[in-house]
Amino acid sequence: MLPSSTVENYLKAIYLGETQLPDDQRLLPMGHLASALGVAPGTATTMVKALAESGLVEYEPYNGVRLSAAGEKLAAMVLRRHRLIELFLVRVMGLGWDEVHDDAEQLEHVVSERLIERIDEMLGRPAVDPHGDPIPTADGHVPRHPSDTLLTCPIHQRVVVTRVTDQDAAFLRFIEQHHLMPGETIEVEARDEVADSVRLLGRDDQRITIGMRAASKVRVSTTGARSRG
Amino acid sequence: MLPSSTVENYLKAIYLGETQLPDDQRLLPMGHLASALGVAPGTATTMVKALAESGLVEYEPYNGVRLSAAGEKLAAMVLRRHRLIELFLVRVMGLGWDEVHDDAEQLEHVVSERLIERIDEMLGRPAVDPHGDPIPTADGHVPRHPSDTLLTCPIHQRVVVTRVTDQDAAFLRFIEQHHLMPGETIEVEARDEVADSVRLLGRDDQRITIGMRAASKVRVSTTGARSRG
DNA sequence: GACTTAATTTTGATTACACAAAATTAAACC
DNA sequence: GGTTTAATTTTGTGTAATCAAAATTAAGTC
Repeated sequence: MLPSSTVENYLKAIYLGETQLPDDQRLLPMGHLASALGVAPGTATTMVKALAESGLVEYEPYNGVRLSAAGEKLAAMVLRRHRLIELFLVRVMGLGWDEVHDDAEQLEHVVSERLIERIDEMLGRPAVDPHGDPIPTADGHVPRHPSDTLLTCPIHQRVVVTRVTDQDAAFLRFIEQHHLMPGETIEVEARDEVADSVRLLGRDDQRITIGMRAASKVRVSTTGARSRG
Repeated sequence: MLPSSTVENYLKAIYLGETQLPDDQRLLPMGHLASALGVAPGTATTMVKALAESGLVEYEPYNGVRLSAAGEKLAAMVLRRHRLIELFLVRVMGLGWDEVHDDAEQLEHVVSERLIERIDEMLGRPAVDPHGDPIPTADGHVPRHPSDTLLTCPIHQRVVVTRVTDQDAAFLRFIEQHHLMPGETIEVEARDEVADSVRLLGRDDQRITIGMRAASKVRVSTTGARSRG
């Protein structure tokens, strides 16, 4: 039986929840899952037990849930569809990167394999979506390269933005407006723990200070950044 | 409250069912509706009563159902989305006209108003889909021009195919292969009631004989057809 | 007008998903 | 170790959509 939209959403949420958990002890608490999905805790419990029955997750009562191999494969396919669709909507349909998430959220559950293949081909088998999130391949492999955030990267050194890990439209517009989108070269000038802030030197030597919570959502790479001319 | 996919499918089925009913006494029997949707008769009854509650249809027990003004508007919007998507998949995504129906059937329930508007614009506000079916406008108006079929059009006279009213992939491929797609100019050479057949003269003077049931699915226009050179 | 037939409606269950609120468990504290 | 607290699970309900099968209605026949 093919998975319902609801099942796909649970698997996706578990996958995404796991990834932002401290490494390799990835067991997602039910509360996290429930609030990520916007459902009552009891609902998540019931559903997860059903998913465990179907072999898509491993469930440890009172501890949490993790994806099985089968569940991870399925989650990767949902994410693949989601991210290909987002990129398609931006590149081909000309929508803004801040306004494609909700459409993709719906479309990911109904596009056929044929159509997704067509989109993938049309986009030239892209590796990342407009936010820099990696696009799983058709065989379920997700390219993983560990990266810094603006909180962890070296200071006084040019870095390239690789990924913006927040789908909030207002935040994305802010990022776009200040030239912090994937591909941009920037530099961390200073971090102030007490002020909870990070000062950045961006394009055209524009300076901007953002909060640490925001900074943690911008991932960067130290390689490939040209030193300043 | 916005209508579920199921509700949209019921309204669409009622709309389509009504149109192929003898004019103006359009009251769709429950049995027709149930089999069009592939559900048990009782299911259709229950659902239609609920639709009547919401004011989307008028329901006459034991007689049938028809759309209310509100229901017709909604059905037109579903059809608009469906047909724009079909045309988009053919023109932009390069899929065959015989393989887009199922995708459109799913996508029609989830595409946002914004995305549909984008598609409509991108296609140049088209009037018909790949099968020649009229695309309702954004305000709910459905352009209706009465037309003949290959069963009713004048004989020995050039006509232009305007519409193919069957979504079956095999049938569509047959139509394509024999150059009977919308836009083609053809001519009815003979009809034989007893043999249940219609003989056509097509492109390059190719002759082909098809059954009356198939002929009834090909709609044509007598205007705009050039006389033979 | 009674009888048969075909279509339709009603009835009783089922599945998937959700919530609220009560009950339980695990962890944390003194 | 007993007690509070927070997270989790259970329990009882509700809604949307479906089916199968029984009951009913409308229509046609003799």
